[in-house]
Order: sequence, then C-alpha cells, then structure tokens
Amino acid sequence: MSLRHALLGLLAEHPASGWDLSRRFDDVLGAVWPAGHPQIYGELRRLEQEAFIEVESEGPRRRKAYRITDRGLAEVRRWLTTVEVDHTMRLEALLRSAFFWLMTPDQLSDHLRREAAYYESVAASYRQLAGAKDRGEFGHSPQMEALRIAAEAGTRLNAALSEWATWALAHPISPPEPAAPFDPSEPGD
Amino acid sequence: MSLRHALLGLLAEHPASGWDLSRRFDDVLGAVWPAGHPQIYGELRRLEQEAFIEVESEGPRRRKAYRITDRGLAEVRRWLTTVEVDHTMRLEALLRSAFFWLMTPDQLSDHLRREAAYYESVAASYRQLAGAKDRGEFGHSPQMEALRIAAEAGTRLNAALSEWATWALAHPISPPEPAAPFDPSEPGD
DNA sequence: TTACACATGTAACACGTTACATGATTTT
DNA sequence: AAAATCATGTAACGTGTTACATGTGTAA
Repeated sequence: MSLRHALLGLLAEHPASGWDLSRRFDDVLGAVWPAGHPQIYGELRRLEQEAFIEVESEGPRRRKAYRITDRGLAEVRRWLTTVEVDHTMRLEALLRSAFFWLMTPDQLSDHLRREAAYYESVAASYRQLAGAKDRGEFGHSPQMEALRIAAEAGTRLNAALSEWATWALAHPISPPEPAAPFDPSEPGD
Repeated sequence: MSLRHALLGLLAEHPASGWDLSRRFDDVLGAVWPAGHPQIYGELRRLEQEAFIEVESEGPRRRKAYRITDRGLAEVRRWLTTVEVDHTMRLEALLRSAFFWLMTPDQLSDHLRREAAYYESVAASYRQLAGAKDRGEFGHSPQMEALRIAAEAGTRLNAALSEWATWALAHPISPPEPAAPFDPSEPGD
C-alpha cells in the first residue's frame, strides 16, 4: 500500500496530474519505489473515489490535475507517524551472492568488478546531487531538505554496496574440493 | 523470474522438498528475497514440468524431495553469468524519507531513532553470523563461503542505513516558513 | 505536414500475499 | 488424547509490468 501514500505525499507539495506524478517517479522516487503509469492512473482513480484527492483543474489534451484533500493529508501523516515501516527488501544482487559458489573464480571476479563499478557510479551521482543541494542550487524548502536526506541514503547505500563488492573480490571462494595434492610420503591406494 | 533461479540454486547444493526450501527462504534468503510457500510449491511444479528438477524421493506425509537436473544446473549458471542483474530496489524506508517534511520535528526524530536502532540490531546479527563463519563454526564448504559474503553485505548495508538515520537526526528539517522574527527596527504593518 | 512530446487510459498477464483446507506424524 | 509440527496444496485477492490503443498540442 505504499504507492497511494507516495502519491499523496507528492500531491501534498502541490497539485499534479497523473503524467506529472509518473515523471516524478521516474526521476526521483523510482530509485526506491518504481511505479509505471498504468498503476499510477489506477491508484489516482481510487484515491479520488475515496476522497483523498480531488480534481483541481482540467487542462489541454484532457489533462487532469489533482489536489490533495484534508482527509488525504491526514492519511499520509497517519501513515508516516503510526504505520510500522515495512522493512522488506528485495535485492536481486544480494540474492545472487548466496549462489556465487556456482560460478567459476573468473566469472565471479568479472561479475564483482562490474557490480562495484555500477554501484560506485550510482553513489557518485547521488553524491553530486547532495552537493548541489548543499550549495543551495535547489533553494531551501523543507521538501528539498527531505530529498537531501534521501540523497544521503542513496549515496551511503550504493557506496556500501560498491565497497562490499570490492571486499568480496579480495575474498575468493575456494573451489569445491581441490584434488588432494600429491604427497609421495602418503601410502598410495 | 528470480524465484525459480533461487530455488535451482538451493537445489544445486542438495535435494530438498518444498517445505525445506520454504524454511531456507524464511531463515536465510528471505532477508533479501521473501517467498511464501504457495509461491514456492507453484514454482516447483513448473520447474518439474520444464525438467529443470525431478522428484528424488517421496517420504512420509506425502513429502516430495526434488533434485536438480543437468538442465537445471545449466540454467542457474546461465542466469548467474549471462543475465543482467536487475538493480531495482524497493525500500519503503527510503521512500518515506522523501516525505519527512510532512512530519513534526519530534515525530521525525522519534522515527529516526527507532530506525537507527532497528538497522543496527540487524547489522549486529549479521556481524555475529559473519564472525561465527570466520571462526569455522559452519565448516568450510564453498556454499558456506558464499553465505559469508552475503552476510558481509547484510552487515554493511544495515550498518550504512543505521548510520544514515543517525546522520539524519543531526540534520533536522527546518519548518515550512518560520513566522518572520519580530524586529522593532522594521516598519510594522 | 510530419514528427515529437504530452497525456490518458485499458487489457492481459505475471508475480506475490493471505486465507483457507487437509491430513499425517511426533511430542507432551 | 490433545497439541504441536510437518507437509502439501488451492482459491481469492492485491500489486506490478507489458503491450496496446487513442488522441492532442507544439515545434521542425
């Protein structure tokens, strides 16, 4: 049920259309909570039915902008303050790590190098975003400060994953069972 | 499509029943890839139909243990080595951070303290597990070494999130717009 | 006038969760 | 004899993704 609250949260800033919200997911929230437009339009319809949002204006090419209602604002706040955080994670990259022993050492180090580079580049882009915010390039609204905190999480999380992959490169998995080394002092079979 | 590969990966170690696999998800993989038993039994049926696994034995209370086939083993390896990692993340805790500005400072610091404590405790349990593995308490198979690497990720990831929450506590969000401070030198209205 | 970005939506499918149902074996 | 655990499964529902369909306004 996080999508509806994310939509309410975005609409708490200012009115927006399904299209606008879809863009904001692609640009900002999608990194931690992806949502395609069909899901967004569907959820908006339900939110309107339940009076958490209402149509603010209708524009060209049948654009409909929604505004959050008092009821909707109360609902996001209720979610943020009284609903337990769902700490479920789904990280395919970590799932795979449980099966690293099925890869050859070469395949694994190749894989880990790619992963380290990927996470480092994502971390770098969050770092840059955080820097720009600190330099005041996006003004100083509370909304922007919240995104600054989110960017910090993005930086730290991706840096941690990159460092992990690099650490793992230095901890190779020993092959299943090395053929017993030949030792002439042992009695043969 | 990660569930099927996770099941194949587990079965690559040794044969197991749906029940066994369900337990291993709850105990180990569930932290990064949760799966309920209905999903597991369903996927096993499909994997058997496609000859990636086969029934190894039937036990008491109609227990059925599956064994991976050569075809199945080739399929996990193909996944691990040639299929791009899906880096999609879904972290509700980070999604929420984009809406921290909707909480009062008190609510937010309370929230962040809980989060820091939660992640630190999870990190601690991975740290302990990693220590036990390093002390050889689980033997020295390649499978165990892979899980050691996974435990390292669990430690680093959760530690990073805990540190982030602590960092955020020190970076409070300024309220929307403070009522302009009274300055007697300014002309009143 | 053609192409592109805007803007909304439906339909079908895939994936995941919850609730329900059943019965066998082991433990108390 | 009752309770707990083992073990499998179905049904209904909810969420998320992909493909398809449609049309408008703006810029080249």
